[in-house]
Amino acid sequence: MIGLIDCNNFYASCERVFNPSLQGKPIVVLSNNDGCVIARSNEAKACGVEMGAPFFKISDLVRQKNIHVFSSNYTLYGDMSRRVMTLVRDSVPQLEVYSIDECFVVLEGITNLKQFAVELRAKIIKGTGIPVSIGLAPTKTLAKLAATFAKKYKAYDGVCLIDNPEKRSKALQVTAVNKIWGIGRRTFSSLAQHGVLTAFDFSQKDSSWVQHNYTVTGLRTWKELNGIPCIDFESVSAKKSITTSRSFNRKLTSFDELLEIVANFAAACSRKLLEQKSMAKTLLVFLYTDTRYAGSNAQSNAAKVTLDVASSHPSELIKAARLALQLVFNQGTGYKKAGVIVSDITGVAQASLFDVVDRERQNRLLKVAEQIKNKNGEDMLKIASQGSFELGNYMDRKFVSKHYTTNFSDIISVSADS
DNA sequence: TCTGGGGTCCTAGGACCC
DNA sequence: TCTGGGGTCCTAGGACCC
Repeated sequence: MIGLIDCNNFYASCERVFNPSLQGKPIVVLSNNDGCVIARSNEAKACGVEMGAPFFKISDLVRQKNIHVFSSNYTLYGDMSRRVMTLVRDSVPQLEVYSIDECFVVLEGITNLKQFAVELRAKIIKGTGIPVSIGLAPTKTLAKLAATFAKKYKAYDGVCLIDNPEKRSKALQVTAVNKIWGIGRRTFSSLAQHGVLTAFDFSQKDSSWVQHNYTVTGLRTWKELNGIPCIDFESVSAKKSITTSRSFNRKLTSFDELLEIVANFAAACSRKLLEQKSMAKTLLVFLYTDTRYAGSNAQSNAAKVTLDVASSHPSELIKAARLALQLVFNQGTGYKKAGVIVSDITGVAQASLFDVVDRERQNRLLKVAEQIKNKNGEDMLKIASQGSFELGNYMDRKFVSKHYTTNFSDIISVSADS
């Protein structure tokens, strides 16, 4: 059997852990730049706050209903996530971290699954303060579905099992097909035209019809819904591409300013590469003039640079980023968003005949630089082109909470009379 | 005037996810 | 005025080859 452990309203719950007076109150967490809503407590959902709603559009509602607003604090959420995952890892033989607030687990040889899950759930709440929902089923897709039931219906007490064909049919019959993991908007509207409305309808279709119309991806979901596991369990897998990007609170027109930003994004990519012990051969810099319809309508521009030798070294990635920026940057254009993407990632670098970099020396330098950190574990040594960059200068984060778990000066204090 | 058949590799973009 | 950031996988179609 497979289990899915899903943290309830994760970001909102993280804020609540360190501010218990928010218990039972509506909370929303905003995206970077305080742009739109990316997490809501149940109370905020009940107030009618939609997921993804632009903040300025709900400001009246926030005032009327006295909703507590937070800017996102990824340092805090990332650390809380790590704590939850560690607790789960200690209890199960195999775990796959699927996202910041979810993980899949393999449960073999456990006699009372329900009991096991109930205890795990209690352990997570006790250890972190984060409430979770647990779904148990023979496939990942069904486990996801089970977890939504566990979350939605109080009677389940946070744990739902789909462990026989009768429960499976019942669950699929009461679920709209677009609520299924892997069925998005496009596939849903196409399915609806064929009269397929519930997950059950979909599961009863002929497999060849599914494959013909919705390719191997659709077929995989179909099999999973019918209890045939076909989405592999991945332990820790190295990322195949790594992105660092941000939207700004204003339009930037200066090349030098963008260079400093892009250099810092490249340095962040370097850090992420080093963390997973890999190197990238391709680096791409993109600039958007607008973020509202990012991708399609935005007037976007990107340039790709291929390194002679795959690298994770900040100075080389920054050099490549500068080159790429020179290619995309347009004098007189105002940019609202920028990003660096590294890809073509490998574990080992293929040496080049024409390599002119002294890699031995470079690695020694990197090792020394890694050791020089401040008390919060941030790097103190930087490459000159990173300047005195502060992301905060380009972003709005009016409602940000403290770094309770990762910064000594933010540690919560408890007094006897409170 | 007439212009094959079969294959590989790469990339951009779509669709989906949290 | 103000709409996030970071991923994965798949497919179609172009470039190229013999």
